[in-house]
Amino acid sequence: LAWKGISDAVIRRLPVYLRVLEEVKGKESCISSHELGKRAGVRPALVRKDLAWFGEFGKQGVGYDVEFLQDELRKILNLDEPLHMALVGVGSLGHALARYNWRRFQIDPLFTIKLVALFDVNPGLVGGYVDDIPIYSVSEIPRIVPEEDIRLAIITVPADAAQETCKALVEAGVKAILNFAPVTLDVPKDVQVANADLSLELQRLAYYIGAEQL
Amino acid sequence: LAWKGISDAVIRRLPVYLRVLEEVKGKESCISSHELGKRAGVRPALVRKDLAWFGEFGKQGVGYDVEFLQDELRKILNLDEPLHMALVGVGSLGHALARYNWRRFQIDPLFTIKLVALFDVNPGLVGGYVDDIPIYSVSEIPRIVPEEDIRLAIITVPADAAQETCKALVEAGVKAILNFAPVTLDVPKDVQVANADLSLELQRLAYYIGAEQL
DNA sequence: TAGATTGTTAATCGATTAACAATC
DNA sequence: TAGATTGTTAATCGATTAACAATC
Repeated sequence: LAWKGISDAVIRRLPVYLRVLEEVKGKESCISSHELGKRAGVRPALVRKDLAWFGEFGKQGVGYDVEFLQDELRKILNLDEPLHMALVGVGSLGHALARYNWRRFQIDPLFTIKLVALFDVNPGLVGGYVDDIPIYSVSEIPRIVPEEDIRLAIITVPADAAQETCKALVEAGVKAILNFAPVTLDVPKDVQVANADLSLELQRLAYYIGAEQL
Repeated sequence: LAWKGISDAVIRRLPVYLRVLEEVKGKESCISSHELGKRAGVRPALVRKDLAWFGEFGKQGVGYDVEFLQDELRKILNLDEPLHMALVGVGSLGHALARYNWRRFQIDPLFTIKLVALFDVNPGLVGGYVDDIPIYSVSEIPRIVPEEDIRLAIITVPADAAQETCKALVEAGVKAILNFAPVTLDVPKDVQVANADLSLELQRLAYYIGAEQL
């Protein structure tokens, strides 16, 4: 499903709400915007405004039904059915992330993002597996991505290979990319990139180690 | 050094400017806010406004001296001298990040964030090394952190150990934390946390794979 | 019913953009 | 000097917060 024109600031908070609902489920059947906000680190008014973009999920005087809201949020985020993902670049970081995500998918029944294919240029790796997941040659991207209905990808290749990797993925049909390479990727407007740039984050944090407190 | 009350939105852009300056250095000795902005993905007026918070670094009619601006930004971000970092949790992700950061420090002379200590609970790992970096027991945090003047830390422990790890680090003197555990850490106001929460990012991206284009 | 909490509107706050005088 | 570009002020834009009528 598709909701247009909703700010990314709103979208970023939805997975946090989802996490809170998962914690609360079983303990409480209903939750108020006050309680949900407190646990998510968001003001109650903002919780209500965020949810109101997508529909009327609450009951006045009562709050939100935990399981119902969880279902609705999962639908909104396309997490109500399995979503296939690829990872390109099986170096030490890629290898670690592959195991991390695979475990998560195995353990948590609500985590529907399934890593189904790994890609690398190294012929020594191609044909092998990480846990259950096969490693293909990057030249196989145009074939495997449509075949496996892969919509989401993680890039963990070196900086100088990131843009071409990105291009191949997008041409094969990938719609969203989590990029660990320290490069700003150039993508069409209908493709979403999230940058997980370790060194930018560390450099930002460095600013605060000197601050004498605001 | 410390500048108070400057928005985090501004601080986040400074490392991006720093990266652009590094790319341009050698090719050009001067850069305009227009060119710097174009490469950083930011409007020129915003580049000028961001820099103006910290001083007058440019020359009218000319632009900014690349090397001078780079030096100034590095001073502002506390990246003008080595900054010691620790990593807690030497699982597969921690191991990969340790290698990643260590390599970066070795290769790039301007990358001053040095990983000097690893910590884990596993007695089988304690006493060992990843590349050059020693692995200590987490019980050693109170001794090693002050001894090595560690100000910055990466947390890659399981979710249920993250808060206590965080507490130990903060009590030992750590001022900024990059947290990979899927937990909201509770810290004093003078400690800065950056969350690198893989599953929240993937869940956010999932929203966009369904969108029909805005 | 009385108390609680929603969804929504209006007010506030903060960040970005546009415009321009100052000046290299 | 003439052209270019800064630093800064005012205008705009967008996101958050406060308030409250509607209603469970």
